[in-house]
Amino acid sequence: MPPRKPRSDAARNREAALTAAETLFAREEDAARVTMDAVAAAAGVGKGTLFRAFTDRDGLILALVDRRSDALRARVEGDEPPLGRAAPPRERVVALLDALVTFKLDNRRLVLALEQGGAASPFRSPAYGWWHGALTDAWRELGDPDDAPFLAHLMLAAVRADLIEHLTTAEGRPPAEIRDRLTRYARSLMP
Amino acid sequence: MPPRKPRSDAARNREAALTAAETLFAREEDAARVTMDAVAAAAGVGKGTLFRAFTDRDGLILALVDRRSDALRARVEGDEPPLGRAAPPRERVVALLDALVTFKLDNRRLVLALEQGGAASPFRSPAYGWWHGALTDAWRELGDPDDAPFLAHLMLAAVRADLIEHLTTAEGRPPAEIRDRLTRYARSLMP
DNA sequence: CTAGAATGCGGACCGCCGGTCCGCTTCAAT
DNA sequence: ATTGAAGCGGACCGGCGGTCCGCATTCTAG
Repeated sequence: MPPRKPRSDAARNREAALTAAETLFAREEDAARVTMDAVAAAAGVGKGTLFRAFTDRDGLILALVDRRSDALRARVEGDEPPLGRAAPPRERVVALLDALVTFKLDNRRLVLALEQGGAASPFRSPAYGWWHGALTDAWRELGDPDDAPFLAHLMLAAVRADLIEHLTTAEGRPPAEIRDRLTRYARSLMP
Repeated sequence: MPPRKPRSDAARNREAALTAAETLFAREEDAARVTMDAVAAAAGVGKGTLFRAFTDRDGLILALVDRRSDALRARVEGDEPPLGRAAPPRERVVALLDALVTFKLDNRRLVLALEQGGAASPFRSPAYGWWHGALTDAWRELGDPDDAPFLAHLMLAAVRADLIEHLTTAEGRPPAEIRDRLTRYARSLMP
């Protein structure tokens, strides 16, 4: 009983919804104001269809973010330096953090919508666990292995979407500065 | 035109609401499930009264947190070491971070409710600005003054309520361990 | 003490939103 | 062409934050 392939209209509608949602989230400053009704309308699709395809609001947002981060995830899971497992750990930690913050800078609105999404805390999400794992691995080769998971949490806390948003928008810091300071921050934590 | 003093019944109701809300937030795991109707009912007060006294949901939660943090704020604004301005900066940074995390550990549910509160990002709140200022001052005496505000943001990110909640509840780390690791973290960032 | 005005009270009510339901349509395997 | 399953869509539901306004309570001036 492998899941049978989706019907053609279902696939088409799913795509339409994703595209519409992408535009709406990009346009609207406050993610909470992008309603499911609005997405359905913009996609030219019924509301029921939307929920059938993505289960709930969080599911939709997650699908959007997933699509954007596929390429990045592949690079981290591969071997190639500087992000892959073959990279020397000092460089890898810095590269991971930089890739993460760059991704969030490029997808501010979307990630923001995800992180302040509904009930489930971001920490239980597969994405968080996955990043946490990658960072922990890298840190473990650098210092006290007991400390690695904790440090990984701290790195992820440093690039929380709403913090990044605040630094760029409210404080007007240019992305380059943020990336630079974070890099030096990571280095200063290394033994 | 100084604001005239509040009527006696108003004061009484305000107090009743705060007490009721405190209990409800303490009891309920998920802050979002504490409704304004529930608070009003538990306080034996009309809904309109609640909103008159606190403006909106965020206002109520903020009032709760404020009341709890008064004592702490006084210690930070005073001169006495280790939290006051007279303390040597190395110790002050550590003390501030430790006081903050201790406060959040002691008031998990409440602070959690506050930080994931409505629209306004936590960063614009007076409380965040105030802590950020105190930490920035301390850091400025330690290293590159240009870097101090950024470091202050990082410290605050490290003690975000939902992260603390995750570390204690999901990962089961004892408070003492968290405080200890954070202290060493702060020290390792100092020049 | 009284009387009038100011302030506050409370719960019915509103608008909005996420999510469900179900009769009807479309697809695709035969 | 047939047919049953998969999908569609929009009316509908429940619950929430927030408002409104006729009535009650408190304060103050005389």
